[in-house]
Amino acid sequence: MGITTKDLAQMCGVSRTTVNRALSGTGRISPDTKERILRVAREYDYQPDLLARGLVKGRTYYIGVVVLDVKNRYFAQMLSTIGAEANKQGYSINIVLHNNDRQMEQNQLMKLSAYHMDGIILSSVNEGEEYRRFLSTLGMPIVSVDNKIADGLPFVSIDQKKAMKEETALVLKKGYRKVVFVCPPMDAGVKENVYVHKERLKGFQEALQEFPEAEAEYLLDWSYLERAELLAESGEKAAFVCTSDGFALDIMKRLESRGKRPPLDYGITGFDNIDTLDYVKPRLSTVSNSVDTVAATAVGLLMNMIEQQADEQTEEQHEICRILPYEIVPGETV
Amino acid sequence: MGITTKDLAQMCGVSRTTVNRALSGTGRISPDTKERILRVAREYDYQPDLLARGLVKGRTYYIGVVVLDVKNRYFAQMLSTIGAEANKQGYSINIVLHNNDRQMEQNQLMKLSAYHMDGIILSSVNEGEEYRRFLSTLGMPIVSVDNKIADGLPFVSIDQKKAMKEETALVLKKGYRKVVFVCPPMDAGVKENVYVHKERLKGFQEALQEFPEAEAEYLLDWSYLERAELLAESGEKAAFVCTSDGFALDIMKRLESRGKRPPLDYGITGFDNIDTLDYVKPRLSTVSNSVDTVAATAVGLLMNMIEQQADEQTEEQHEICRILPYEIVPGETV
DNA sequence: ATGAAAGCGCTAACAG
DNA sequence: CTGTTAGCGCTTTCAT
Repeated sequence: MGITTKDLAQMCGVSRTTVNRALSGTGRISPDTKERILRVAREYDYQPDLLARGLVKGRTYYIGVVVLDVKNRYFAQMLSTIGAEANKQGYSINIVLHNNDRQMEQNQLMKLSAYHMDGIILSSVNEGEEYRRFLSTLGMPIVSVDNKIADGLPFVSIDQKKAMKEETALVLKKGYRKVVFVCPPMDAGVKENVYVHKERLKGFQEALQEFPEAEAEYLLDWSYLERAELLAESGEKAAFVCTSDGFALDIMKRLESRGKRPPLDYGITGFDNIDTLDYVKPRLSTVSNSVDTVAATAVGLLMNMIEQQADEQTEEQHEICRILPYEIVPGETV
Repeated sequence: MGITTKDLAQMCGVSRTTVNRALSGTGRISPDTKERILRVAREYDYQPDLLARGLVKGRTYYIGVVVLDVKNRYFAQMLSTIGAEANKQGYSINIVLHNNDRQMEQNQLMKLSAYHMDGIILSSVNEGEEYRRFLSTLGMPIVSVDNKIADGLPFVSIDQKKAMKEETALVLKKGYRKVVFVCPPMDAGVKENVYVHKERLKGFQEALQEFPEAEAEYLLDWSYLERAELLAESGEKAAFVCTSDGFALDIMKRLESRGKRPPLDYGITGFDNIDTLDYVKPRLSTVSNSVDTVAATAVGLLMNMIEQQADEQTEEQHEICRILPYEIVPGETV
């Protein structure tokens, strides 16, 4: 659309190389011509064509971010931080949503690769060795978050298992005899990567082992609301341990309509500590996923990988797996 | 990273042109060679370089979306719909956040332009004729949403003024003598585009004129929480008419801690109908911004503009301004 | 039916 | 200090 270096060269009566030197500030060039070129460039509002530059330099200073969905509070928060961190380092981000569609995720990644993104931050629905190979064919640095894809792939997350274990133990210590693990996404375990959920399940079960007198129940599909209602009305006071704040909120809402409120009639805990909780009474007991830290760490890690790949000199792989601390967030629902 | 058409040409013992014909399916080519080339391409997993293609074709099949912030429920919803609609039409979206920073918005737009986005959907913090000229220098179709920038620029939104007028009238009909207009962003009116807020203010005032006995008050800066508290404790029962659900929720939370609840102690209404409201009691009375419709309409409009620009034949500008219907969402807080 | 050649706009190696 | 040349990977006339 705009003016090109060729035009500038013509206008200033110099070669394109000289124009380039003036604009980039590299190489020897006389102050006069430089000054003159820059003035003309400014006057005609020259803007470099980033596609062309990307093509020749092999770098776009863009990082692609592939996540489930932007309506999800958790991802929204993450994207916000990733964007801010990336900007600080002179990168822009290209956000892409896969909506839990495995094929869509692959397509989007291929497209990002074809657009020469310098790196990728990925919360994947895919997993396994084969997928890892696919990712490596893309030829760009990739950091995965939350959902582990395969060993050896850079990965950032909190310690999901430990977090859930601690949270569950907290519930059990309160004296609940019956604990219900709520995790509808597990339903799709065959079709999707449910690594985080499986980890949380493990944590739940580990905690349970230390309380042999407790009885566990599992709601692992999307009928969880109906089943939670039945459980709540069965008389026995139960605690719902949910793998996401959203599920907890939905259960609370449902049971509220039946006149039941925590912690009197039942106990309930969430996961993630999304900011919606600020407005809901009673305050949901949950655990913070430290999303900002995860996001910032992922960006930092990715930047290292990008720089390293650019330098190409050092072959040493830094630590590629970062497990970050979580935080128990006490509430009033248990 | 991967294989190029040059490589393919060499492998198949043909020219790059022929390879191109096979891959693009255009032009005459013998079925045999075509078949052969495609097989090799698949075998080596050829992926076209989209930067290069974009450079030569002048089209990237990307649209840029520039909004305030992805943490905002309203924008999250909008982005989700825009992404889905764009995908349907074979486009990807590139989401960029400006965080209410006018300069940032300009920079991001220039960058998007330099990357040859085919079009832009923009919720701007800038406004005025000068900015419109800036936008036109970018040389790509732009549709603005929510915040009107200047006359003549394609624009999609609900009728903010009418919506607020109707909502306010509803409140006044309930018998409130004192109504408080809450709109902290107005504070930045000099620095930011607050078109939507101004429209809503107008609607509020128009409604007020029909109820001469009512008294109005205005909270137009970020001290609104403290001042709302003072008002609530002044004895007189007031109704807070907020320009965003978030402000309403924050006021409710604040006053709740003072033992005051709507609609008994005060009235309150929001705007946007964000999904957080599903979890908050009592149900906030609000008005739906029809975000999905706005988003879909904006994408449709932009697509038309892109096609039109590509064809270049037709000079007729279609209707460029679309004002969509809103919806009053009754609640329990007024 | 196929190929040669030019060009998108930018950068970089090598001369002078 | 400046210019020439070649090339990134793809598309697109224009010949053959």
